[in-house]
This record gives sequence, C-alpha cells and structure tokens, in this order.
Amino acid sequence: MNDVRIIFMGTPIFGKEILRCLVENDYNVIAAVSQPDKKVGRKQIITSCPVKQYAIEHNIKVIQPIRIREDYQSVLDLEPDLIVTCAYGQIIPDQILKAPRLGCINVHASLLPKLRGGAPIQRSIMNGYEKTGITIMEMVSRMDAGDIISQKEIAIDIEDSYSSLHDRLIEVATSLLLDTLPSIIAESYTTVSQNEAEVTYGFNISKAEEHLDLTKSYLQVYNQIRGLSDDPCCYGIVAGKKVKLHTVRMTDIYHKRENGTIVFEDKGLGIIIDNRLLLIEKLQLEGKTLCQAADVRNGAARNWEGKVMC
RNA sequence: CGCGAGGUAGAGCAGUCUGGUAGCUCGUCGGGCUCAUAACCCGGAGGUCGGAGGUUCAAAUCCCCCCCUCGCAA
Repeated sequence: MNDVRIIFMGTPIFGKEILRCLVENDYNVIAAVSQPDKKVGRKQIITSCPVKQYAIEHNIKVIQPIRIREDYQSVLDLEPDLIVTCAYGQIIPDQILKAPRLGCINVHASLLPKLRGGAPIQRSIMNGYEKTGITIMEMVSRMDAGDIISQKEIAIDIEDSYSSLHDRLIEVATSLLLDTLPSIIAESYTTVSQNEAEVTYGFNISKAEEHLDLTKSYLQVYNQIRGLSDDPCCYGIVAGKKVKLHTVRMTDIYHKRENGTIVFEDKGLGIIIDNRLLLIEKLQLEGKTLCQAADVRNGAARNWEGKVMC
C-alpha cells in the first residue's frame, strides 16, 4: 500500500491488535519492539508477549531491549519513517522520539488529558466514568502528554467490565488509527494541545487495590470489582481463603447487615455493601477454577451464610 | 528444583488422618400436591473415586511413580 517504514512498539494483546491492524492493512511494518520475554506462571516458562508472537508469525523483525532508555541504537539503525506505539511498557528516550521523519505517535486508551498512564481502561471503570475512548497523539518526553491528533469517544455501559471495555476499545483504536494514519503520512493533520488543568492519571493497578475495599460506597465497590474483571480480579477474604469476585450484579434489595456479610439470595450468593445486596454471579476460590456462585453455594460455600467477607 | 491447594455422578463439595459393599446440595427424569409455580412432597437414573504399580482377606482411604487444574510469588 505504501512504502513508509513503520516500527511498531507494544507488548500486550491491545498492542498486538494494533500491530495486526497495521499489517492487515498493508502498512510496511519493518520491525516490532516489545518488552523482553519473561518467566511466566508456576513453571516459570519463558514466554513471549503477544506482540512478539504475532510478529514472529508474520516474519517481522523483533527487537526486545531490556532498557530502551540505553539500548536504542538498534531502533535508530532501521531508519524508520514513523513509529507507532501502543502499550509498550517503557519510557521511550528522546533519541528515538526525534528520529523518524514523520514522528512518533501513540495510541492511548483514554480521552486525554484524562487518565494518562498504564491502566486507563481499568481506571475509567473504577472511577465510575460514563465515557472513555481512544486518543492518538504525538509523543513527547513526558508520558502521554503530547499534542492530540485524533480522538474518539465511546460510552461505558454500567455493566461493562475491564475485559469487555478492553475488547471494545480495541475496535475503536484500530478504526481510529486507520482513519488517522493517512493524514499523518501526508503530514496534513492538525493537533490540539492537552489542557494541563484537566490532566488526571490512571497509573498501574497495585496489589493492594485488588483487595475488596469495604470502606467505599456500594457503587464504588461495584466499579472496583468490574474494573478489575476478569484479570487480575478483585478479591475478598472469607474464612481465611481468598475469593476472587469475577462477576457481580447490583440489586435494589436491602438488608440491614454488617458490611461484607454474605447472604444466600434465591439460590445464589450475595454480599451486603452499605446495607444493599450485591449479587455474586461468578467467583473463584483459591485452588479452584472459576464457577457459578450458585454452584459454590451447593458445595464449598454451604456454610457461608452470615459470614463476613473482608 | 520457588511456596501452596486440589482432581470423587452433569455442577459444586463431604468422605481420606482412625482401610471394610460411595454420601450431601443442586441439576436431570418420572409421579404427586396446587388456580399456579423456579415452591413443597415422593421416587428413579447417573460414579471402574485423574492414571499406572504396590501393600492387604479388603484401598477413594496406606506406599511409590506419572498426568492435569488452580491460588501465591515472580
């Protein structure tokens, strides 16, 4: 389609889908840069990230600097005309940012200047936002602070989870990228600078934030759970065991009980937050696989009535 | 050799320590009650207890090897 030399930089599935979008639309991707392979799982198997796997399957050169801040020469040597990044995972040094003739652009999953950082999708739900979107911007030294080239907004449904929103945003990101790329290559686009007064951040989720927070309101707890589902998942502790809450549903049923109390509702399980019932649909006990709350109640949770999750 | 939990009917579990004809809740099938029901009552079907070997009169249960799943840590 064209001979602009593009280097893609990204790591997880979201990045892989952007790379796929470029490849399947005949853009000339000369290399993919991703985070180094890591040991993964109980068996510590060395595993390639999704971007690398896709690149290998399509005979695209892969570069995996341990620290791109120092090890950037191999990227420069390829003399890219344009660099497209999406969820790469490292700060990209100025030496690279200033190198390509057409610049470096980033695909970011939020409506910048809202939610700069590594976990914008989860944070948009956890913060209770009703809309989010994709922003394509010019890259600058400061993370996610560059001028905006294009942006597309979508609504967040009250039942969206991190994974459902993630998948939907991929669709938005790829279509927006395809709409935007021609003007970038033609150098015929305009930009809007970010309003620094409206900047918020969506940093990576810490381990502590995965723990159910009963000090928050009913809606905030609901948002915490769906914002982390189904990976890594919000968890609570019942009888000393970790319980991952995969899918929950809000209700208009009220019980005056201690916060975190587990109740049997119909044939399933519920948890009381602010005296209001939050219905648990799918959960996972440590050592067990994901399953329906009703099933767990028939077995492992048969004595849970009245116990308090914390 | 990172730590740990577990694999028993379609599902979720108990039973394993202290070997002795496999049990609970749900689902399913049939029947009953009811104006009616996802409610209730009665009855049935469904498991070579992850796999191989060993000990024993007898193994889900004890010993040994293997396979698989999941939680934590990275």
